[in-house]
Amino acid sequence: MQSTDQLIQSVGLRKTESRVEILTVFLSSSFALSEKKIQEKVNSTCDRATVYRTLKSFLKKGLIHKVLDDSSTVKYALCSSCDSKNHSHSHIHFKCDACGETFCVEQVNNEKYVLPKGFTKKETHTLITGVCKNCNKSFL
Amino acid sequence: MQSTDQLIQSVGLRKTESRVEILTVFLSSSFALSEKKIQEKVNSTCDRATVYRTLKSFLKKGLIHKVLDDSSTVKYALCSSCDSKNHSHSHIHFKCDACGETFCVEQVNNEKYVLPKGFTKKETHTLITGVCKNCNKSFL
DNA sequence: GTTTATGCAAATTCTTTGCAATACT
DNA sequence: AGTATTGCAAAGAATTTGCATAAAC
Repeated sequence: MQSTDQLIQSVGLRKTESRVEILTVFLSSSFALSEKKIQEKVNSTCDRATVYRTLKSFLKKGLIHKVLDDSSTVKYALCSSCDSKNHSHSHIHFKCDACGETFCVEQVNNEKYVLPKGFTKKETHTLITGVCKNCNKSFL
Repeated sequence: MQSTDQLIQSVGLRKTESRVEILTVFLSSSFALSEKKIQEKVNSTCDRATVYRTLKSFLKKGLIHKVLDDSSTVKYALCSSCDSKNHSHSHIHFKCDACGETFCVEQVNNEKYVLPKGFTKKETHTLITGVCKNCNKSFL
């Protein structure tokens, strides 16, 4: 098992307090996070700008990926299923309409979308909305 | 064929200049639009707030749907394939990394994603990124 | 004549950027 | 030492809201 420190340095980034903290937050979260949520969960205070810049570095290094959202806020999640060598370019997420959280869903079937001629595909993002397990319980 | 006026009134909205104009913009656009793009395409000037409010009304009435985006801007597109009675809750869009436009893709295969137990599904949004036909031409 | 929609201005939220100070290797 | 990263403050987008006026039915 890799420590956060090792993980950060393994992708060629300098190990700084903010990066370690933010990565820790991701590691301990089961759902996608916005900058705001990260800010709330980080122990020490770190600047908004730093969070945004850290997210960009992590993104570029493939530690995290963007999670599509139907609001105007971008969310991010750890690239847990894909390592640095084998980066998955298909992500499925589930957003709960009740609690608002977005979960990464284990990739079930690698979908084959047929695109019109001339179009070339790079990544596929899928967002399924509905009600999550936990919130469904409330309706019983 | 329905006119914009009829379409607006058929969903129970008052026919106003802004609404007619904005709906016309949607009808003549082959890709998803942000508020900014709508503003640019509308003939008469109408206020930003009005555009946002109109988008919300159209959304609620099922005339348009949200299009997921990996930026922090929300886009919208006409619900062309679904009528008011039979509203499709699965949308597939293609976003071109080169020109930045987002196209609605004809739904090919309705994917069956297997969700974990306890989760209930409502809508499925898919965004495929890549390069569109037109931009691919530039590389020849 | 009511009710609903608009415009304007202001406020919020989200995100980015320049620059000097600081931390990392 | 040299380079990358941070904090701060300010700017820039995107989106929302209150309220008086105007338009729709």
